Amino acid sequence: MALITNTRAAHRAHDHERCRNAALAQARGLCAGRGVRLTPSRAAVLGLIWRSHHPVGAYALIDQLGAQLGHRVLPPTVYRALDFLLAQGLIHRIPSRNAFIGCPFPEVPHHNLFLLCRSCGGVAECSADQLDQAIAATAARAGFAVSAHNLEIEGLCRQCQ
Amino acid sequence: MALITNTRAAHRAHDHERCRNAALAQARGLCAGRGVRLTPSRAAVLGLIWRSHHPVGAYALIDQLGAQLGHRVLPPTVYRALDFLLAQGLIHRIPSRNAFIGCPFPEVPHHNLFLLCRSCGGVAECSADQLDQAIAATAARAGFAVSAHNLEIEGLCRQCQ
DNA sequence: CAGTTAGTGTAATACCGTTACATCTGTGCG
DNA sequence: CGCACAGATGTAACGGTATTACACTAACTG
Repeated sequence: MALITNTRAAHRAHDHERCRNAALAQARGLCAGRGVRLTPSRAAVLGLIWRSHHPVGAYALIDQLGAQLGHRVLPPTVYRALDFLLAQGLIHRIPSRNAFIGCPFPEVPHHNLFLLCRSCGGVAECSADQLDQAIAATAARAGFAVSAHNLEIEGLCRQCQ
Repeated sequence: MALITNTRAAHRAHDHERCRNAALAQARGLCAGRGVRLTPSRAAVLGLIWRSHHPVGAYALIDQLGAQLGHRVLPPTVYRALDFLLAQGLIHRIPSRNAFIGCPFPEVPHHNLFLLCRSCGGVAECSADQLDQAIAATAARAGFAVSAHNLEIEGLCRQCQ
């Protein structure tokens, strides 16, 4: 693989219901295959995260889940679902935003590389061999053994330029 | 420039007072040159951040500054100093840690690239042309105009391997 | 020396995330 | 069937991070 990205979907008008349904279906299959349970709460949180390609804060999810369920939801409910989804690679956390976003390719193990548009707020994810190699090479020159990395690129997407 | 890094200082035993004094002297010169004021509060916060090569949380700075001044310090005091130091490029914020660290080469405009050792907690900063180019190239392929980026690499430094 | 701007002090509040403990649900097994 | 167990959820309380708003002071400018 050279470059995988969902940048077209993330930053352009598109039939997002298809994105969302595809992501949920993929999550169900992936959890079934792994023998882990995508419970109703977890699926609900994943569905809320996939309402857009914008990162969502935990407390926004708390409010939205509460509205959806018709009763008050407390932080651990959502944080537990988030922990599960993170562990399964179904979502990512974006540290600079304290927010979460759906992973468009959860089947493939990968490092994190995000393109954050400062105009429309959309976030696309990429995976690029070339870049992973450059990171590994730079770290190696400093004698550093890499276990994970997170790269956030901020700027303007094609549509917002 | 190919690769600039303070990884040796950050991850090894060294005479850190020299690091610290050099950083403070450089900051004074830089502010004087730019016609901005490195006030006592700002210098105090910078000095506290440069006590080590470990990232420091804002509330730790609040406590330390309070102890140093002998009276209670409230969050905005420290956050304002941090904002100034960030704007001048004298420190960086490490999003994944909600913490701040001194910049070893504030004179040179650069993107952010950190090597975070998960054993000793030390953080080194790097600047690598090769990597910046790889990032620019990857973003360009997605039609994305980069204005800034932040890369956090987690793993083990040479000493902790 | 008056007007203006930059910097600081303080209180209150909002936002993000965790701990601790009780309860429930489903599953496997004697 | 009924028990034991592990996983999942409900709830209250709390801790860490960051911002807003407003009053006040110090330092430049004319």
